[in-house]
Amino acid sequence: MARPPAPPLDRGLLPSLLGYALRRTQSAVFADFAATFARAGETLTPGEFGLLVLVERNAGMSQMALARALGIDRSTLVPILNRLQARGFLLRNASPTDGRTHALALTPAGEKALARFARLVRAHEKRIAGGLSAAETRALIELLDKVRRAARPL
Amino acid sequence: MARPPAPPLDRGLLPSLLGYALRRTQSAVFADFAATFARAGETLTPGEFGLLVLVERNAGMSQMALARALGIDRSTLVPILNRLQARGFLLRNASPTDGRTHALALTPAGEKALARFARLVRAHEKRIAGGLSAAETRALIELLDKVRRAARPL
DNA sequence: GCGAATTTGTTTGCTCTACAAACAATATCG
DNA sequence: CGATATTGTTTGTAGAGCAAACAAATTCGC
Repeated sequence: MARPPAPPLDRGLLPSLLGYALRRTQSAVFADFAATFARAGETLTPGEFGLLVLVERNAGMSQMALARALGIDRSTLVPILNRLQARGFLLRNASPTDGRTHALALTPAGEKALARFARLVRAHEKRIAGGLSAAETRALIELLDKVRRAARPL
Repeated sequence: MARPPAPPLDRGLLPSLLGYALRRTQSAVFADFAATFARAGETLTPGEFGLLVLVERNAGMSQMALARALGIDRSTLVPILNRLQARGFLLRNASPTDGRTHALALTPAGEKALARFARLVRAHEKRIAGGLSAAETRALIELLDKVRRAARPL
């Protein structure tokens, strides 16, 4: 034999841990997301998709509000916005009411791209939730939200 | 009012997306994991914990086998092992049968630390799964595994 | 058995996420 | 108006992750 047939791996207590299942599933889902977009010749991360949706649905919001909505630091947001702006998807408009903030908005190209992206995301979602009924999927999302609310920092 | 009472955020289709719920939950669970360890004066990531468990339960395994088990590239593993080795938790022993590979093993200090870590992980798990019954938790893990198997890269 | 192909661990280079601290510009509070 | 807050940015640090190249060791093919 070329390789000894791979000794069965002992994962100890890991398979009983919710956090472990979450981490592995998240990793696989991320890979599927990336593969879905790559096959369509597009480039986008799940985080960027979420950001674009938030800006589209809440046009004029500030970077601070967006950072809070995304749960990341405002300094982390800067290079991400730079990239999306460089791709022509969004603009940092001057706010008419507050000279410190930027009023974020999608460009027409950004809107068009987002529509394309949303179609890919739906296909991706359909695949990863493939084995589950619609009711099961909703139940899973509900359980995940319950876990998220229970896991508060502190 | 100091701040206009925070306009209700429109998340569009995001709340119906499994991937979105997964990402947010994973992020909150990670934060809870870090906070649990920080409060106990320990420093460890979920990935490092998983690595230590795998090495403990499969003493002598190679870096390639470990990287495959973790689903990461072997070059990604190197700095992680370096750090854990520098902390005195594990050793890269010479393999008696294959001069290319390292036989990974925990040190006695590593075993002791892992026992401590496992207690913290159980407390963390208890909190994040707090709102769920034992049966619900098992069901959730099962659903997550189903999603993970459905999300294959390509 | 010996040369060719493969495997393993490492290094280097690159990208991305993420936070903290400091800073200038602007708003707001007293 | 002066002191304090907030916002966006820059810089520094740390970590995860992949790809490509490389030396050492093993295995394959003949």
